[in-house]
Amino acid sequence: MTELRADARRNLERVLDAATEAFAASGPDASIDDVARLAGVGHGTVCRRFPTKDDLIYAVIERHVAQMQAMAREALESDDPGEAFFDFARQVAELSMSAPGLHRCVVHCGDKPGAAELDRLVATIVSRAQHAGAVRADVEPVDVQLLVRSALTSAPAGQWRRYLDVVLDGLRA
Amino acid sequence: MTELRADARRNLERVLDAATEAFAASGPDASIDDVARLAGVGHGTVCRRFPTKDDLIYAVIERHVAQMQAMAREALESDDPGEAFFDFARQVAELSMSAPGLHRCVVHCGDKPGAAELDRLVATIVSRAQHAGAVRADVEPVDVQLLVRSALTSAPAGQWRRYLDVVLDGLRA
DNA sequence: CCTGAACCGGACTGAAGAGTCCGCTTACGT
DNA sequence: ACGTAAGCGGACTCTTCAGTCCGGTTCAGG
Repeated sequence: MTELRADARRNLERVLDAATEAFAASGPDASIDDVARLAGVGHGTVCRRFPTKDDLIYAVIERHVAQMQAMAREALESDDPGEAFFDFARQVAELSMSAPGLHRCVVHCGDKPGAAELDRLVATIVSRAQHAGAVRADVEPVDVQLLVRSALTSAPAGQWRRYLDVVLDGLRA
Repeated sequence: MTELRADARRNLERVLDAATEAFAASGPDASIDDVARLAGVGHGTVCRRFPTKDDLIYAVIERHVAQMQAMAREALESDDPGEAFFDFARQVAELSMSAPGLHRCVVHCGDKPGAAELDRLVATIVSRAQHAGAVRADVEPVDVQLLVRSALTSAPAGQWRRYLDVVLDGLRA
């Protein structure tokens, strides 16, 4: 069962590519039929491989989330917690906004497996920065995530860097 | 035609009340059937009076928008543009968040008649505050609106004041 | 090759929601 | 009090989309 037939694997990849394209373009609102059409396969083929639409979305953003985790781990190794936090925030933003549709998918999958781990890492980064006096103490780590995320989500195309600057400045101690 | 029959007027009011309740509870996603059920009238009655769901939503938030316009006009009369802006932001936030569902409706109706006028007023308030050196100059008035709005929208229940503080601090010059 | 298991596509189901229509009811002017 | 126009409600249509199912097809091992 772990081994897929050659044609199945081919289709699976086409579906994943198509899903990435579709979700990047339309966010989590892209329909399964859109994905199937883009992939050139039947709607049923998509649903068989990914019993739920969220499964498909999660498969698409898995790589994104993994990259963010890597960034977070790197940030935790810095010896300047303040700088590490702000750099990390900008890195993650850059990654997220390289595909805003996918960013919306990440938001949509708030509490999937990898996301929880990522949340834990981010919380540590924020706590360290707060402890070092670089980030104001009257916010929780989760607030930082939500604030940054909301700035990115609400910014008009191409303007997100300025929005991020405002929020990050507001977060400084 | 301008005069409604007594029962029609009664129903119209019940529909508006019900719609306010429903949209306040569920944001713009509340269905027309929800509203009709709450009002104790048929689905058709709602649709006849408000040919489009957006018409209904707009009727519900009209009062809200008017109140915000009043606040904006008051802010424009202050002789301290900086303080006027920050006070105005907090007032509007307080009003918006007294019914978060309605706030989401306001966002949903981005470009309805009254909203444009409100945007104009807000833009003036922000410009004045920037000119007075109270608000950073590297943002546009519309950015301020979006940033504040996004902070309010993304905050978990009851936490929005802290989120607003962060964004407003980030907006200071 | 040839066969059966894996796989495919698309027809189908079911839910949900917006907006329409028409036969019945009710208000209200005369 | 009565006739009629305004109004009512809910059944109906139309659309969209997620998820299921099965008859036909294709792969891959023997």
